[in-house]
Amino acid sequence: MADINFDEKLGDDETVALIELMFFAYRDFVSDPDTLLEQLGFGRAHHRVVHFVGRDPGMTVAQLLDILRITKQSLGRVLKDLIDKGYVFQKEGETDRRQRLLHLTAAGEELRQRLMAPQMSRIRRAVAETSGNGHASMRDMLYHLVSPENRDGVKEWIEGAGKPGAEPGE
Amino acid sequence: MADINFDEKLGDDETVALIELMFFAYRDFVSDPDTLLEQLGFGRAHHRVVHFVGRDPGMTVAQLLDILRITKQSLGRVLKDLIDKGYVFQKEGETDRRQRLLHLTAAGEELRQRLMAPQMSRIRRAVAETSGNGHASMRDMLYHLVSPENRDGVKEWIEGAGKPGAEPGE
DNA sequence: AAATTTATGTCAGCCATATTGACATATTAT
DNA sequence: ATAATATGTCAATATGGCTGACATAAATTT
Repeated sequence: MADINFDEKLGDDETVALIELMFFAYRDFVSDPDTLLEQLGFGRAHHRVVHFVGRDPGMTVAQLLDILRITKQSLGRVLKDLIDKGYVFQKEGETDRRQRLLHLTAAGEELRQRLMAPQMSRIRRAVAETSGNGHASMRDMLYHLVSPENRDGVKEWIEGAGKPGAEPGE
Repeated sequence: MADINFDEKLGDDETVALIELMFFAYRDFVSDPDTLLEQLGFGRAHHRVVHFVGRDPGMTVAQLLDILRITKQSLGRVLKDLIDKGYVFQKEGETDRRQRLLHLTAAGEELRQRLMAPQMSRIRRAVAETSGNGHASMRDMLYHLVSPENRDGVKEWIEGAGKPGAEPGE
């Protein structure tokens, strides 16, 4: 057989379509938790903190900053809100007492689940509605959209959150 | 054969992994054009306007608002910047003279291409690095992540930008 | 022990981008 | 004529980024 479609470059139109689908999909994807957040007086930044802290309890502030790629001043405000309202608490590191290890309270974990639920439904629905090996290639593709220098960190995080040393990015 | 994996729900861990990959992939995906935008004193909002206007020249302000899902006040500022700096111009509608149909200048089209180039490379690289029918299932999956009520609009846009009547959303 | 680096927090100010509400204008449709 | 539509604009406000500077406590290095 001839090498049709082997190593062939994706056409311009198809590539542009994927760029735009990333925009539309993400636009709707992040819209899910917004109603709930608004009721609580929180924004998307709060959501991210609650999510990632809940996924890897005991993470350090520095690890969270590396995931979110924001400055500590920006994080500081959001973190303060969440601590004041009783969703997050900090615990002095055992081996390194400079660290303020981050944890969710029970209310924080509940909030995390409530925020995550509609996104999980959306993902499951998309996988169910996509013919073929939707799940596996989705995972592969998204992973390869991550910048090469960040992939090791992302992989570790995805596979190993909850274990020590997990943090995406270099 | 037994119905293994048929209609089986995606596991929690895999679903959460996909949620997080959406975050990481999008984080890096949108980081591409930022350097260039910064040099020009523009932000991501300017990027979106340049992109969508370039894809469907002659679109109305209302159509653009529907795509971006922002208020006209927010759009107004960004649009004014782009018009003042010579990247976008408006043309009175022929059939409806209330409309200010949006177009890119030559400089605007060049900027659009420069902003798009790194994202196209990233998509192509991801497709090439993903085994299997990466492109098709990526497209399917992203499409199905879009909210059902927005899919018709998105589909029309993706397939028909440049033709009249294309606008994603309800 | 002293000096340096690290982890974190905080103050002050700035910028981009979103919001709502109100109002104005020109044009089209009823 | 009146009403509805497409667009623009003014003012005020909020979120969530940013930089720079400085402070503290703890760990590490010299």
